[in-house]
Amino acid sequence: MLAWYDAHRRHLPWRAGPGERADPYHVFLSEIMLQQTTVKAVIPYFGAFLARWPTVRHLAAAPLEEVLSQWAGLGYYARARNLHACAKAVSARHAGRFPDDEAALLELPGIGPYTAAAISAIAFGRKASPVDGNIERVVARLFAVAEPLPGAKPAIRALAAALVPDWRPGDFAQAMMDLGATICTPRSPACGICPLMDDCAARAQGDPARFPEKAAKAEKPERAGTAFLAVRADGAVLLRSRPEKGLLGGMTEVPSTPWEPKGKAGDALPHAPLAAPWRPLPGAVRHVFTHFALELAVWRADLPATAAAPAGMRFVLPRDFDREALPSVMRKLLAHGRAI
DNA sequence: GATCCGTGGTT
DNA sequence: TAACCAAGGAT
Repeated sequence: MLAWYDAHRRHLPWRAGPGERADPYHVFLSEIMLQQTTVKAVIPYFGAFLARWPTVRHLAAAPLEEVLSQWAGLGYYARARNLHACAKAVSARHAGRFPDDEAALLELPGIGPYTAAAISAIAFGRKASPVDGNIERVVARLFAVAEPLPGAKPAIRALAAALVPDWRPGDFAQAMMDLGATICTPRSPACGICPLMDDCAARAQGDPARFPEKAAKAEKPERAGTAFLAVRADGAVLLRSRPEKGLLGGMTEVPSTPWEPKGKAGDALPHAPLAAPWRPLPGAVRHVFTHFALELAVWRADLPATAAAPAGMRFVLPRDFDREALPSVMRKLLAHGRAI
């Protein structure tokens, strides 16, 4: 496994060269960003964060709003809040140095079992067994685990932990993840060039892609709402901040009705942020979240440049949008209303 | 244990 | 194209 890794090592911005040990802050930052997120999406964000905040102390000293706006577009925004909280905790409780053992890492916000094990192994060379979706799949195939996920998780974790070598545990973890990302892929795995082909029970059975088995999942409900796009004569758009917790917590939004299950929505106008000649725009904005799909109708009103923002809201010029924590659904909405 | 939390790419 | 998926964590 390690020989294969050394021969096929991928260069990633947060990965140390052969024989070198990665910077714990770099490992931390990349591991948080990589949670449920592809390498391709993370790379530009990782570079931007590191350029803006070169050390964990710089990140800890940054205002939360700046961290959120820098994170905008990457998704799962609670990660950005926890990233910032974690940087502050490391600076305050650990003198700006990440702890090297899993138990201490687990105490930090945003760091769960996977990330604690990953940082411990990759940044500090400690024997730990991070199990992500890749390793879960590789191990399920290697041992042809018949039990479906998520019930099989404990068994898979135990099997994975038993494989970890005393020597280079961090490289072993990265090797298993690379294997899952490039060879032992979810569909049509390239078993013919796999370094584990001779040991793989799933391959021996003839249908490796069948693993891991998964329980049936519930279908995605539909929600709908109406967004109110108030545009001033100078181009400024009426925006507000969402509540700190929950969906898109703390992010910037265009005022709208509540997002109700489709068919249960009442009149939209009573939810308008201000009195204005609202007119519906043609079409709608559709956006799919993890656990529901959203369809937003858009009503627009054009206001004089002197219009004042209601309490708790603000008019923002398009050239200042980059300083706002605008999630993708809101950028989509602004584009639909020709406000960008 | 189940649910909530984004987004973009692939098939 | 609709479904699936990606280096998970918090509650």
